[in-house]
Amino acid sequence: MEEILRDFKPFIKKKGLKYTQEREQILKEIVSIKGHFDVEDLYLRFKEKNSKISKASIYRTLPLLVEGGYIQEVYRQDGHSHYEVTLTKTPHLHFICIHCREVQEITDERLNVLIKEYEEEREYKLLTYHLEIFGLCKACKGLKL
Amino acid sequence: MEEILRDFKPFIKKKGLKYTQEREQILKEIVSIKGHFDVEDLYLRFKEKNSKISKASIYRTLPLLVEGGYIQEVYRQDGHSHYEVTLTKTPHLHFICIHCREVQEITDERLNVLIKEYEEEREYKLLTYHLEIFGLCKACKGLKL
DNA sequence: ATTAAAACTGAAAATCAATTTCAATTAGGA
DNA sequence: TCCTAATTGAAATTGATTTTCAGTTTTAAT
Repeated sequence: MEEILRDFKPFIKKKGLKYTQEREQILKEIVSIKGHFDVEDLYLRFKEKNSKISKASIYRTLPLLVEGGYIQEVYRQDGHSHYEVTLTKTPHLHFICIHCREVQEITDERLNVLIKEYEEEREYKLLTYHLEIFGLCKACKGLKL
Repeated sequence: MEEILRDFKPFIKKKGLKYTQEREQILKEIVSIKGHFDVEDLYLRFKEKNSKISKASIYRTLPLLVEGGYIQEVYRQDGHSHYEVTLTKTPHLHFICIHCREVQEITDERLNVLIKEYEEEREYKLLTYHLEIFGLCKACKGLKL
């Protein structure tokens, strides 16, 4: 946590932006979340603690955090984006059941190796990536849709 | 093309839906598109040939085609989804430059192998998947953002 | 071939995530 | 401290997608 905030201020300054309380609060709150979250989740958390951070600020800050590599947009469900903290360098794959909407995470270092390879081959600057697998989970597979 | 349509009717019927002209036309048109498309692209194609298929029908049909494995939602850009025909079993990875918005395709059989492995391990029924890699392309990497 | 019920369609209205506007506030260098 | 540009919250706007609904079409059963 401390290390993340220590890194965040220079990141913001280097971009010529201002280090505001709102930006810091948003990052702090996000780091304290285990698992996935969306804009509504974040907004409600602030509301509960009587912090009046607006959705506009959240929407404005999330892309910054993605760009800085602090969070990733991991999948899109019910018409909006879901994020998670980039804790490890291990990539997350998300298997999404189109019937029961369950989201399962799969982690596999081999994918990470592939992505790194693509990055070097094509001389990209990788910011983030996500792999979504859609289908029917074990439980829903037998049902007729 | 013929084979796809031959397969589509039973697919629709098995779901207890009706095989309508609109659904057939939409699938036919999509199969004739090389590369990516979005709802607007499709709509304009119908408009040009004086077919009065509505956007509502397109929006209603695309999820069916995804479910049937005929098309895939491959990435999301400018706030809306982009699709492509599932021609081969070779997965498409999309590298999206967040600066110039260029989309490059990478194909790699090794990823396909990984996905199949996950499917068998967890007893999923795979419908579709997509891997999006966000970052800066070779050309934009040097620019200060 | 008729018929009837249910599904489907186009057009318009509604929804809803995300972005933009704008006046007031705040950060941070001089 | 002062000044200016960046940022904020709230509200308005945008734009993709979904829903509504009255009229139309499909399809199974007569």
